[in-house]
Amino acid sequence: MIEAQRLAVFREVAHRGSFAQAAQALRLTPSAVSQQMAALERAAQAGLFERSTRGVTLTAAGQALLRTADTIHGELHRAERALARLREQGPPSLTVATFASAGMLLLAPALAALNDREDRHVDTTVIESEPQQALAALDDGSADMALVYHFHTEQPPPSWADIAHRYAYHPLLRDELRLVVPVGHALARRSTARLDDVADEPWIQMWDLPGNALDALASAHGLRPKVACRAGDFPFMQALVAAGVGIAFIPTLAVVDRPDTRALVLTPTAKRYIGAYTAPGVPSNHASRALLDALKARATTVPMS
Amino acid sequence: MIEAQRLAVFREVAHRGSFAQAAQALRLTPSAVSQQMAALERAAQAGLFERSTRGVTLTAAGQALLRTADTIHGELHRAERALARLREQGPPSLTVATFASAGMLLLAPALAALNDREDRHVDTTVIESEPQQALAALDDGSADMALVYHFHTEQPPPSWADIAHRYAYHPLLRDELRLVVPVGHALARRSTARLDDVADEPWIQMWDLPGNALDALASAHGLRPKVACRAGDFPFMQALVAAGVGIAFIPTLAVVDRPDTRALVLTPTAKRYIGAYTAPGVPSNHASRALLDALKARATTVPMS
DNA sequence: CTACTTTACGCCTGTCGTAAATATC
DNA sequence: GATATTTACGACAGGCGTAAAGTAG
Repeated sequence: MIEAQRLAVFREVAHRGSFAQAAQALRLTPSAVSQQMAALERAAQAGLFERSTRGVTLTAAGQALLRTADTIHGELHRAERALARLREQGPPSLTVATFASAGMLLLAPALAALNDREDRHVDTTVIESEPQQALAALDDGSADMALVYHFHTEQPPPSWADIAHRYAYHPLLRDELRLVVPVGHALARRSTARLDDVADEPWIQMWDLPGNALDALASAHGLRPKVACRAGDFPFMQALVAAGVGIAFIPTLAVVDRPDTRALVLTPTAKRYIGAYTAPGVPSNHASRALLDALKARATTVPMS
Repeated sequence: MIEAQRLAVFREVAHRGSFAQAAQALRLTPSAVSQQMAALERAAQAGLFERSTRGVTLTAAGQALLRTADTIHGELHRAERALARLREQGPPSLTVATFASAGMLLLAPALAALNDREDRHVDTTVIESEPQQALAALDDGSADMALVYHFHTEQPPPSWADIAHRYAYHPLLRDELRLVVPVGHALARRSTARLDDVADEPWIQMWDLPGNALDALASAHGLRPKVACRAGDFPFMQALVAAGVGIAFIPTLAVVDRPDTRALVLTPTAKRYIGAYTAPGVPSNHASRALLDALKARATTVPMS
């Protein structure tokens, strides 16, 4: 009964929060959007919006339908990209969104192993992005696979539930957080440290850490750390540490070997979990399965220095 | 560019293998279907069919698009069901497809534990079905979760790749195959047995065992067993064993305690893996996550007699 | 008054069916 | 010749825009 065509309009309305803005984005008149949504509500036999003169908000039924609309939008987008690539007569092709350290340590070697065998060659486009953006790319249909990390538990954090539950998750690897300090630091000659040891020092944190893991970790210990600054990637954070701006917590796999910093084991250990989300989409049959196998194989042999 | 509406027609064509039959199923004329598919091929900028006078077959591009069409169809169907249930103002509701023994030993206790707490009450519809049909129900949008089993490896068998790769998989439990013989059997007083011991006896097998696990197991040992008959569920198989029709291999959790049969441990052991597939759909946010947690909790305490 | 949604109505695009043509087994 | 797909063409439904009305801040 529900026509998929209308869901594209519905999705635009839901994301913009107003019929008028959605109409403008879709190059339609507000009238057309209103009629479409009225028809959709009839088909769904449920009210989808709370109307007001300052736009609309979704009802519970509307929020439920939005997830469906998002999924369908992503699938269509992915299908179009897949058809475009297939038209070029090239080898099977994938787009993978990954954060930097997994790209270097997992994805690149996995691709190398995969492409050694001519029959399993996979033409891969890589988008470097942090987990939040990687999942958004997956959701939007711009990527077929997303390599992500998260803290605390093997299962992805609740804040991802809406998006993450729509895709298959494959655990790959886990590493630990290290406390990185400059060589001149009081702790630099020790090999382990506790959170309390640096409670009063300025911390260098990451933008958009999934679930604000470090904040949660700190408050669980009753700490209110001073945040010296926030950076976008781990190597930059480590450079800031070397410059004496503050201390930082960096996952083992992202720590680079620099003479001007030391990486200390944290007790109790805080683990980081790395995994892959795969989209249900078009190229999954061969290429994404092959790549996933290669990633798993690589994950078992990655050096945990 | 690709209009989702046409994919419903495309899907019907792909499954029926002919424009004419699809037209009949959709209550359209072959002409309309032909025009729709011509428009779809223009939008996709790719040939989707190999035409012949005995129907059509899909090209590579067509097969790719079919997966997208199936996913979208399932999502729409699931959304409609979810909206219908939400309209009744009832508690969150799920439909779960399960095979019989998991229904009794896992699902029922998990639901009982879940519904004890009033705030986590979940209204559940159960469809009893073997793994193949359970996945089909998931794919079709008729179910939100599927409890399935498979053999050999923790990962689902390759024959499920097309369907299973589109959903998140959650391992739950594993048990072992037992060799079930009648009390009068030569082996009845032993506690363990090997495949070779029953190489020459008639076997009672299951319809649609995932991946024909037993056939693979037998041929790996160089055996060509005689299949006495095939049954649809394990209790019936065991009854046939008691009646002297043949011997059977039945998973521990499905073996019932009867005085006229004996269950022998198999060496080397053949394991059965039980897990759940969850759909990305509408009600996943709360209900399916809660049920999954309850299933996992139950799986750790299930008796492995 | 402003910004948004809704309704009424006419136009127009797009889709369907009928009918005839074409092609293959 | 039977069955299936394709094309041409006319009819109809549905969606869009214009315009005007209604409404809340």
